Amino acid sequence: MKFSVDEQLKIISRGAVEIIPEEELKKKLERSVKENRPLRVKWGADPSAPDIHLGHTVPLRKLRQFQELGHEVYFLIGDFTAMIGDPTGKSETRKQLTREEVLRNAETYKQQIFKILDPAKTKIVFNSEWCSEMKFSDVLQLTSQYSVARMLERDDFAKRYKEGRSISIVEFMYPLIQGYDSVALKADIEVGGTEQKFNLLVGRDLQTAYGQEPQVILTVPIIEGTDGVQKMSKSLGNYIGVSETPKEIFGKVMSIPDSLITRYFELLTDVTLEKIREFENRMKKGENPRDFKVQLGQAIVGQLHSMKDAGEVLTEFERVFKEKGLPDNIPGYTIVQGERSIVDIVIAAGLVSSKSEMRRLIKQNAVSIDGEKITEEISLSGGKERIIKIGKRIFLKVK
RNA sequence: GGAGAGGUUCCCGAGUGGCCAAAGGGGGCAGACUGUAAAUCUGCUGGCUUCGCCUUCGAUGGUUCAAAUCCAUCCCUCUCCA
Repeated sequence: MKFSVDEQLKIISRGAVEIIPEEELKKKLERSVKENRPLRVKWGADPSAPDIHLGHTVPLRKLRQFQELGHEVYFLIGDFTAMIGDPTGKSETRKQLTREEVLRNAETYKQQIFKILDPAKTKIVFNSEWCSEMKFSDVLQLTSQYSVARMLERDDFAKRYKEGRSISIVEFMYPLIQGYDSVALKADIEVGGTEQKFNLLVGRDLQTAYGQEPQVILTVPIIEGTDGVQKMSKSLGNYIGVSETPKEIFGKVMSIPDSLITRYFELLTDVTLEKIREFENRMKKGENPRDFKVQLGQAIVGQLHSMKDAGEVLTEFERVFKEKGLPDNIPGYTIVQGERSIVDIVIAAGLVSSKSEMRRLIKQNAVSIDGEKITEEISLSGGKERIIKIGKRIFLKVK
């Protein structure tokens, strides 16, 4: 092991909300250093939504740090649970996945998580491996380890119970399954978002019940989405996906509210805490937050793509938004013959969803041709190259 | 098993026979401003051959000159009692 226990603790603690209990982590690290044995760090993923966004990268980055410190990551895909499905929740009706879907989603996961994780130090495991082997008697034994009263300690259960809303029995099973996964993996540490705290703690209890040393749990914050208020999630549409293009990622970072800048720095980049404090002070003293947001965007794009991409996308961003210039790759459209209404052209190029929408945009002064605003629907003929600009971001080259 | 409540446009949520393409909020988009695709303010937000027409209010069928609104059947969600 190249790192001392204290160094490791410092790195592990950054951005963590809670480490329970801290002394046990220290003990585990000490033993790990002494015996030169890596710790087994677990993280559970739900295979029904394999689109990873920056919110997920907060725990993933934590895992990455563990890897850099020499530890092993067990990336657990909860396929068993997903194949059963979940009847709860009003909109979701979390749909059951078939074996094929699960495998396909797992592939998608791999492509995405290895933008953050080190493949050489990551073991991907499926909980169906042990869950589907369990007999009913094993399941009963598992359920006997926990009481209803203790289950009702969980925040959302308590709340729903009090409000008289329904709680299905399977829901009680999920924390138990998740906890049992830790038993099966002999996990030393489990990382999760703060909303996972209860489930993570169940893992500790179950490990003890099954005669193992309990895992240490480490919770990380749930990050706010680009709106700056609600948690980042795909369904709320305020997310930045790890597979998005450098341009999209950078643009979305630039659109976060100023108040989120330091938080993103802390949770999503390797910039040191001292440096972040310094940025904070400089902004307080009146330096333009925009400039720090640019740095943030650069760091994030660099991480998910490359520094080269980050540089290119910045150049283009400055050109398009600061100097009101043109981006690099403007889609083109060629008028085959005669005249065509600008509305039809834009629809044919697939840039606006409906003609009504386009007419509305024209009415709102959002459309210009070669820099000249247009006020009514006009027709263009081919031959000459022109640039149509709609709003701030949509461009079309027409010939 | 019994008794109720409800399913509305991207989301939440008003609307109980014509004035409803459907209040209000959220989100989204646009404009102004700016320090940026922050913040703030204003406007728009079903589609089309756009002074008019077409499709939409869980599904299907019916009553009516006229239905999101009334009736019937069905599907789904939720609550209470046991």
